[in-house]
Amino acid sequence: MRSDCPISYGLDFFGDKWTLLIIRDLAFEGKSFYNDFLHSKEGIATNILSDRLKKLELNGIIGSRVYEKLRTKKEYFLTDKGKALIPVLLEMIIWSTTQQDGLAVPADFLEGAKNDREELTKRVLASLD
Amino acid sequence: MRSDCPISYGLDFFGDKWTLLIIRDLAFEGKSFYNDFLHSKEGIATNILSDRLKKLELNGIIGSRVYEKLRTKKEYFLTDKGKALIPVLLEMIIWSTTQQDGLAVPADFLEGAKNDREELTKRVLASLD
DNA sequence: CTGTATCCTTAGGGATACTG
DNA sequence: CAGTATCCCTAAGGATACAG
Repeated sequence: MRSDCPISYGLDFFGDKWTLLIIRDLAFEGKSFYNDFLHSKEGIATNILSDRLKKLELNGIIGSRVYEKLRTKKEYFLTDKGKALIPVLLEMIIWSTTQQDGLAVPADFLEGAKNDREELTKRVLASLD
Repeated sequence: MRSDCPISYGLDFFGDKWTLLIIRDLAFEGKSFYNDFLHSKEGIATNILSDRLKKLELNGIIGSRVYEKLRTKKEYFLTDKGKALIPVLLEMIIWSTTQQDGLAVPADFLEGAKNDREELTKRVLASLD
């Protein structure tokens, strides 16, 4: 921890180019498995993915369990601490799509509620159950 | 640009440990000058600060002008594109202070409106004029 | 498939000196 | 004071091979 500033505190967790993409996959893309994250379009490397999953779990932002339908696989999921990041991601999406044309909105449920942040968060959370 | 994902797009700008701290200084701390940023408590190095200021200006997130009262100094300010990042920063602050005790809230006007995001953004913007 | 490990290259960044 | 430049080291990350 570099300082007691909340921005700095957040950056200590996800101030890099990859961590939030994993959270995005979990929150918006319905992804739960190592292989899903690995094949996201940005092309994360295996060592980075491995490292970030470990750090995220260590920091209590994600959790993991054995996937019952296929017990060689592990299933990752957002903890409450991780779910609490959804509003941050939503604001990033809003900022980017406002600043730059041609970006893909991650999921359809974002349409039609662009200015209602609370409603957006609620919908994303509901989609996780 | 790694992909057309808005999250990834945002991370291309500020997916590092320092960029958003400069934005924070501009948005919440009333700082405008090189030396102010340099002496923020996280201790940014001169080469990094120089590099980030350049990139931020190149990307249209901040602007700069000669400081009229002392014409050897340059004054930095948030552009509209930069001001549009304030909701992102606010959500980061909310997330961090919710997850971790003992963090310092950057400015007093955040108190008393913790759950009214729109009001918070308005207050921060008003403080910039 | 789910990772780890290794090799190697580049980028990030600290320390410090230096210039206008 | 506002930066640039340099030196040097560490961290990040891509490619690939390998293990359970």
